[in-house]
Amino acid sequence: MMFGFNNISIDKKSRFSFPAKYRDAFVNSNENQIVITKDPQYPALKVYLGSEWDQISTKLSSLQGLDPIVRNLQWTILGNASVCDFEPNGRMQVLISADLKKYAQIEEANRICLIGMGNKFEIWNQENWEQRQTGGSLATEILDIVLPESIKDMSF
Amino acid sequence: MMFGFNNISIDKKSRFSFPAKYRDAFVNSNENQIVITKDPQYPALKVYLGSEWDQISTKLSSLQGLDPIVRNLQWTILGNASVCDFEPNGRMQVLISADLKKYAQIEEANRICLIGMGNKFEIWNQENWEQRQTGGSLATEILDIVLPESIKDMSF
DNA sequence: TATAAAAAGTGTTATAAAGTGCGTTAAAAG
DNA sequence: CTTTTAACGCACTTTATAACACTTTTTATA
Repeated sequence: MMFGFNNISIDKKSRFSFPAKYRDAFVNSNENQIVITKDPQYPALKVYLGSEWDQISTKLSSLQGLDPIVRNLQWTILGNASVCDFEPNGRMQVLISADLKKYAQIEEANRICLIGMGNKFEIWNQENWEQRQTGGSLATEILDIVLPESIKDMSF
Repeated sequence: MMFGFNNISIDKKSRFSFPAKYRDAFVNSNENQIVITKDPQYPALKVYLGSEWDQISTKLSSLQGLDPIVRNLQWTILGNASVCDFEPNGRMQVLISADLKKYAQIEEANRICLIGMGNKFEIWNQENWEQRQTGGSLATEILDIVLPESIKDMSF
């Protein structure tokens, strides 16, 4: 399990490295892929381990896509996922695409916030993260999603 | 499985190439055909691997065609399918017909959005895709489909 | 119906941009 | 002070795309 807040750098080619403290967790679970995608509710990114992603994506893509809410989630989460090869014993570097950087409002930034949430991470723009923490609301926030039965038991 | 957003070019002859990151997936599943057809709900195209298409088309064409919704789906999906030879080890190039380009509103465009949704792709006009992502509604959207039992368990 | 012209489709190459790998330096931790 | 980690810079590799040439098919016209 991986927890905690990290303020880390992104290089000119849009790569970041996971902090060394998470190495054991990655090595132990033998992960060789990392998946980054959009957070469906906030201008932030979700970072999944390959094994977690397999479960989530399989479940989500099997749902009835003719339902507009389901299809929107499929678009957001599946349609924006970026799968990266990952070496737990190497530099643990990951590339963030221009598109995802834009969504998380970290286009210009050379630093990001990487938040360990147990089985996944989130990536935030520093200012947005601080506003979240102090209770401020974000302009792009989506408040009124009505979930269909099929996804009520899923957690992303 | 193939995921993620790609903004790619179409050349003057209406061809596009799949991004190289998907090559392994195509090679591994030994695909030598790609099928492009209309999306039944939006001004977009669906792109299936040959093997996926065989399943979907077989299932869909076996359904009772007297139901108007089923018949409409058959017309849209089966009746507009374009089968292309495909070389996973080559350039992974695919031609889009003038008719399908028109449907997806990419007649004039020299760029398209190619969205990996796991076992299939979608092709969108950039503006339409952005409107979708930001929650805007498209004029051609169909909101009130009541699905017959026979297709409730299918996902296209 | 034959032929020419045009259009559509296929394939190759060159070049710029994007992505990857790795060594070095700087900073932090023990 | 030593060791580990993070950040930066540079060189190399791969990928995307535009330009071009050639082939096949379709259309128009004599």
